Amino acid sequence: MSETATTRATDALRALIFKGALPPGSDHLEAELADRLGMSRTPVREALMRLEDQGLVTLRPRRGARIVGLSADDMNDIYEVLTAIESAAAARAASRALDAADLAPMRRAIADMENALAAGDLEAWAEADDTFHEGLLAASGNARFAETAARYTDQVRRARMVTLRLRPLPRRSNEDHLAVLDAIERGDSDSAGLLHRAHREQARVLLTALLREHQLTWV
Amino acid sequence: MSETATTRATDALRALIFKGALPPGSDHLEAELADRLGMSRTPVREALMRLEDQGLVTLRPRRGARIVGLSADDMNDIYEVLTAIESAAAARAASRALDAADLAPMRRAIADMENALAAGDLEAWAEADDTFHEGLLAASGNARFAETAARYTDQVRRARMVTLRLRPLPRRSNEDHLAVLDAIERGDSDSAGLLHRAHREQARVLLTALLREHQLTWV
DNA sequence: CACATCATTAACGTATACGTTAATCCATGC
DNA sequence: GCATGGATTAACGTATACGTTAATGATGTG
Repeated sequence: MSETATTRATDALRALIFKGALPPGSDHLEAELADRLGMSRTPVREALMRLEDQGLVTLRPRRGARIVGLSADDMNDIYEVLTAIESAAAARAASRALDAADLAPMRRAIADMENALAAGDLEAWAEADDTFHEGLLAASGNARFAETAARYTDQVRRARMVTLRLRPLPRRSNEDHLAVLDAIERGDSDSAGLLHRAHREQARVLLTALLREHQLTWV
Repeated sequence: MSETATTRATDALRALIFKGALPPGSDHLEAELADRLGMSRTPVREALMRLEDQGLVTLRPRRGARIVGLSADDMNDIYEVLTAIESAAAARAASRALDAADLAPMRRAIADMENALAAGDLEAWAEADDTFHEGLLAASGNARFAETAARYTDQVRRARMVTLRLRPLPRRSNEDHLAVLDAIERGDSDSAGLLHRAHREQARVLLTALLREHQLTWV
């Protein structure tokens, strides 16, 4: 496909950011990054603009691209948006008369979370959790929900690198997921929306408290 | 401030798109636009990338930048996202114990809409309507709500160029606005959210029907 | 006449060049 | 000692150059 230097730069920089190799709050000059990625400034510049639009960096002329950090307050705001989007998606999914086959990915994700929890594999749990939420957004049938949520799940994923091991085991979480899925399957739009909202709000309270406790002013 | 060619290009292209000078569905080469704006390809390219992230164009290598069009289905999806964001914003605003002074911009916008309606000035009404919705998002205290909504209000505004004169006079609309504002002022979070949701859903049904009737496959 | 193959070309992606300007440093004056 | 102003410099914004490649049309073949 179109394996342009700009896409390679975007992917590489995203990976570096998520790995923590470019830590939140750090500054990076275009030329420096270009060197590091073995290309000229042009594609790096374009990649940085895209990343700025994705909310991962802020461009500060002559001071470099700053990797954005996340305060507990930021995370709170982000969760609120995500909650609004996803619970609307859940309600809409419920109104679409989906059958078991359509919801299979979500059901499988729930099973994967169970297994991961039993095995004590937090990374696997997190991945399955992502899959569930992606499935929910897809089930809504409105691609713009997924598009909009993506920007914020990026940030949540970044924060989770830190919080995953600090938080209590997500036992209760899967009951929520099941309840949401059942509401969707039986076409109960209001319940699906409300249940999912409650689910996300719990996560919001839990995680922002965690970030605050540990003084994690950024991830 | 920083009046760079890229920002000038972005603003100019946005203006051309909203004016209809670059009609939905039309294709435009980088070099052509650069000529038209009296600059080199570089800043135009950067502007186009930003506009792509804003959902106003899609970049198709060697075929130019295509101005995105809006079908009735697109508008439906867009309204759903907007509804989710704004009603969450309304609910949050209600929970913040804002006083009359904080809500003054919204109240003024409502008055402006009344006056505009009485004067039969639809453009003024639309502008005041925007102001109300912006005020609502600002009142939420979560800047990310406004940020997220902006992308979609752009599209609604584009569609409105066409629908404004086709739709019935927005008489009922202002009652909704007042009810939402009152719910926010008395701190009734649930009502604020539900009322605003109902308000936006009415608009969604009305406008998508309008677009469908008139076979406006794009704006 | 349909279709495949090849040549042409023009739009793009990327590198590079260069002028502008904001940040930094140092000298000077208060 | 601190502030002010000017010189220095380096990062950026923009223009331009250039190789690559997809789209287009021509040519040949079944």
